[in-house]
Amino acid sequence: MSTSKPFHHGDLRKELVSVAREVIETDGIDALSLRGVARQAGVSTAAPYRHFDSKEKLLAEVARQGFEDLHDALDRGGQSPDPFQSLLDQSMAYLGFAMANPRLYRLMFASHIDKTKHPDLMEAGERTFAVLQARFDPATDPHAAARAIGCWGLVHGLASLAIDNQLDAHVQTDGGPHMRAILEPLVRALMAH
Amino acid sequence: MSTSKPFHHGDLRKELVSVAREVIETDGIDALSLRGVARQAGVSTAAPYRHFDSKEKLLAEVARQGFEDLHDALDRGGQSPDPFQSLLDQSMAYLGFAMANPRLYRLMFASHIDKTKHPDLMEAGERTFAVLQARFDPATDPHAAARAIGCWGLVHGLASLAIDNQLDAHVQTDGGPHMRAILEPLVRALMAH
DNA sequence: ACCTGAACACCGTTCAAGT
DNA sequence: ACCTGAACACCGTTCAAGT
Repeated sequence: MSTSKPFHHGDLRKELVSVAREVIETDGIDALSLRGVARQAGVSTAAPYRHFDSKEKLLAEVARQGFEDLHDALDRGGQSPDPFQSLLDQSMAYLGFAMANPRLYRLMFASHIDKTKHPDLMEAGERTFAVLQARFDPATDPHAAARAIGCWGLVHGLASLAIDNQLDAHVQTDGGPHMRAILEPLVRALMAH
Repeated sequence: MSTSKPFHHGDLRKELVSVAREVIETDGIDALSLRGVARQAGVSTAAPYRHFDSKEKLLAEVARQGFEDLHDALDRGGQSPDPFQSLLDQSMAYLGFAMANPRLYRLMFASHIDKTKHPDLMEAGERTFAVLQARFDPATDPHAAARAIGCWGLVHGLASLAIDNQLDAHVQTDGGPHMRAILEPLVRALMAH
């Protein structure tokens, strides 16, 4: 009883982020309360405020980590020597991450968080986009910027629709061949000329 | 004092929806409380429950009306005789609606609402998608379904990114020529063969 | 049939006080 | 330096009671 509790060995901040991420992926963001997170971490209601200015700051940190994970997934997904195949694989990796972490992905693009108020989060998002951006070379392609944005919009849109079960009636959303068939002609167009 | 209040002539339901939509577009969805809506409508805290089972039901009705408006915007946007031009115009109309009603558009695709629990909302969403779907004829094109979904994903993704100010650093998001330049090659690919 | 008042079980956030 | 206890001003939802 007199010994300190086993978790958060002086690292309550880390513990809060970890609990929050778990709650989000399990029960959804609307089910997450800062008080509940504190409860699960075994601390008082006010304790989180020693580490985060607000609930939003905690959510922003969870989202930031999400972008880092997505960034890694994209890196791993684009290794084919064939540029077209590589971008297609990378797009599928993007969709795979979103579908494997639907509520985290939603949070990363959620309205709850004003990105301009969280520079770390914004930077993580930019770094992730940069992976797609690197696929298009402005030196040899005058439309490189437009293509990169088109690519991001496409995969983000399909990911969002799939996550929200908006496609259930129209397509097999388990990341299987149907999704690839949807992407193929569009990714090809992005690589044309 | 003995005469009834001027608004909601027995139509509190309509008044609640109208107030809710206003609050959402003005202050954002996180700022909307059912108690606040009741207050603005001049009724008691419990009154909305005579017309909606829950806050979520009210939000679902606002979202449903949003889909009807988007549906109309798409209808008006696709009148050109040239099929390619028509689909491009329609895509721009989609983006225009989202950017003119950002918080409403977010609500329409928000995680706050489980669409499977609100058949009216789901149906309105399907009817809107059907406008895009009608652009592709399964009788003459074996990939009609895939193209329609690709098109929806593309415009939805670009709309979402634009709304969340994710594109500010990379593109002019006022619906001007830049957005059109992004869409053009992809819409062309959707119409190919 | 439609609305109110009061209550219940929650929130996010603050702040003096403890160690 | 880090955490607690108690408080403030809110929530969504329910339910007996009023007209």
